[in-house]
Amino acid sequence: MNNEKQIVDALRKRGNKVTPQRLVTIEVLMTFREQHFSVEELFQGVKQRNPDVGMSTIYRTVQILEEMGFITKRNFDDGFARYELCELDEKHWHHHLICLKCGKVIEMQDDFLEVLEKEIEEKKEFIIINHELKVYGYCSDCYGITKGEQFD
Amino acid sequence: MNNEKQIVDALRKRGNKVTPQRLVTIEVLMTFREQHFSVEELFQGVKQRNPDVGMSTIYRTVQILEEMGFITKRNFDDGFARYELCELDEKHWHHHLICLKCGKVIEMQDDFLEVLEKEIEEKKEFIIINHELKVYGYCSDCYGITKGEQFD
DNA sequence: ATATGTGCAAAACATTTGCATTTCG
DNA sequence: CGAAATGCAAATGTTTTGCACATAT
Repeated sequence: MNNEKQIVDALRKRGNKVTPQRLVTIEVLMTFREQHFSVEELFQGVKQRNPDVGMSTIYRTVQILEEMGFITKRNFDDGFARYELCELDEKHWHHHLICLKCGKVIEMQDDFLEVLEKEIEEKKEFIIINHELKVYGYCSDCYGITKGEQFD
Repeated sequence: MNNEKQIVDALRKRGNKVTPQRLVTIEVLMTFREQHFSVEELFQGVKQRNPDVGMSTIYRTVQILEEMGFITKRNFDDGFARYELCELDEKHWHHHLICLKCGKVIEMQDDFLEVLEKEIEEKKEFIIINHELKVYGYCSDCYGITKGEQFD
């Protein structure tokens, strides 16, 4: 997991400026550790600490941070883009179990896909940089509730 | 793979009406067999055969067809929702290799994930209905082009 | 000094909705 | 007939952009 200083240094190295607005944005970002946050949510957090920051500044900063690889865009079909902090030191990513009933997103660490990756690289002549697995179904809470029902 | 008649019958059974607009929409849909189409693209195809159909009608029909399970929404981060025809008779879905350079989407059939699914159902107490795997990297064309370069 | 970033309001964009009218069953 | 569907235009909601001004390096 990256810390604030790493991001700030990387910004400077890239020729980007480190403004107060960006500092606060990064600060708030760090408090989102395990969460999937939307730009709106980030904006609200930033506004609490500095009410004069504009929405578009947040959008622009998020775009840069994504280009730099510090955050990754995710899509959970809830109307807006969500992001999460990347863990650059880990080779493999976690995956998501998404409940079709309540929408809960459960994270899951896994390295099973390494075998599959090798196969793909050989068979398909494709160089793999990253992968993303979403598993849709029913979480234990919702399974309990719907026990006995038909799932469609 | 479903045919037009199956869809039409299912619509009637559900209490939906089979209008000329919907018939054309389904017709065009069938020509999209292997493609990932956007609502806009579907709309253009429909308009060619019946210029008086409105965009919102297409949106509404797509929504119904998705609820019915004939098409599935996909997100390739290109600005709009994409859909593809479901193959209801196949238990497992195909996955997507997405080229980070040219954006090409390569399909891949696979059943490796069955082992992983079992593990998830046990460990996480999660009932799996479906899963979706996206693999990001560089396709053979783009790998050729960028050979020797740094991938960032 | 100058490239870069900012805030604001306006634009762009896909998607949804309200409503009067039409059509399928 | 009556429920459902249609087309249009307007509304929605997120994200982007143009621009004049401000600021980091």
